[in-house]
Amino acid sequence: MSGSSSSECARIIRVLKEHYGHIPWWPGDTDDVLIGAVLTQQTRWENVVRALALLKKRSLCSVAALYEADPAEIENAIRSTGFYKVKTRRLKALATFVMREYGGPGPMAEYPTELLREGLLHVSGIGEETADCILCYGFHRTSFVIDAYTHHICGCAGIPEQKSRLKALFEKVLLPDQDTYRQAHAHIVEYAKEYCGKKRCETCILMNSNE
DNA sequence: GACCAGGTCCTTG
DNA sequence: CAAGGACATGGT
Repeated sequence: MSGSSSSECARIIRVLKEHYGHIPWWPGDTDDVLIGAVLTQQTRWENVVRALALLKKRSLCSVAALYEADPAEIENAIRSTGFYKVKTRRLKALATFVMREYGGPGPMAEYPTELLREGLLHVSGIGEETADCILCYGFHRTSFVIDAYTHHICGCAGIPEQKSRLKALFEKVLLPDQDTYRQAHAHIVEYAKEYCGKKRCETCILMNSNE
């Protein structure tokens, strides 16, 4: 049953991959991901989709457009994601960073992962998870995303580590392959949504009943 | 009506 | 440094 923490991480990834196979996760171009990563903070994805559609309809769904846009316009378009004032401020901060520092998402893609990560973390409203989502899904880097679900599931699986430590653990056992990283996180979220309620969590049982 | 969602920041102890 | 509150709309 209990192996090292890293082998447990590897096991979780393997079991979930076998169970779910390949699933579509976070489609869209770099601009979509940069914006969606902020909008999805503490928010259901379905509500983010609505906001993205509205932004698109109003030609605001790009970093360059948000950089220029009137905050009130942004607020109005993203209301469905909740926290709309805070998120508007965060989108503005992110857009400002990307445009002033790199001249846009395109040029930004030429820079190394660590440099980008450090820069993103200095933007107000961009924390570890959002930064890693942007790097993994927006810039196709092998930067693993640790969210509340991952943290929770690892706890159930007997790996009661801090999020920052979990990131290192997973990155140690994952194949250094873009698609592996995207899928691994996707599988964990799908699994958690299916089996972990806040009050009722079946994860512990499933995680420990082998296979 | 209560409770929660693919977090992050700010304030307290 | 850990814990608690604020931010807000939409679905169960």
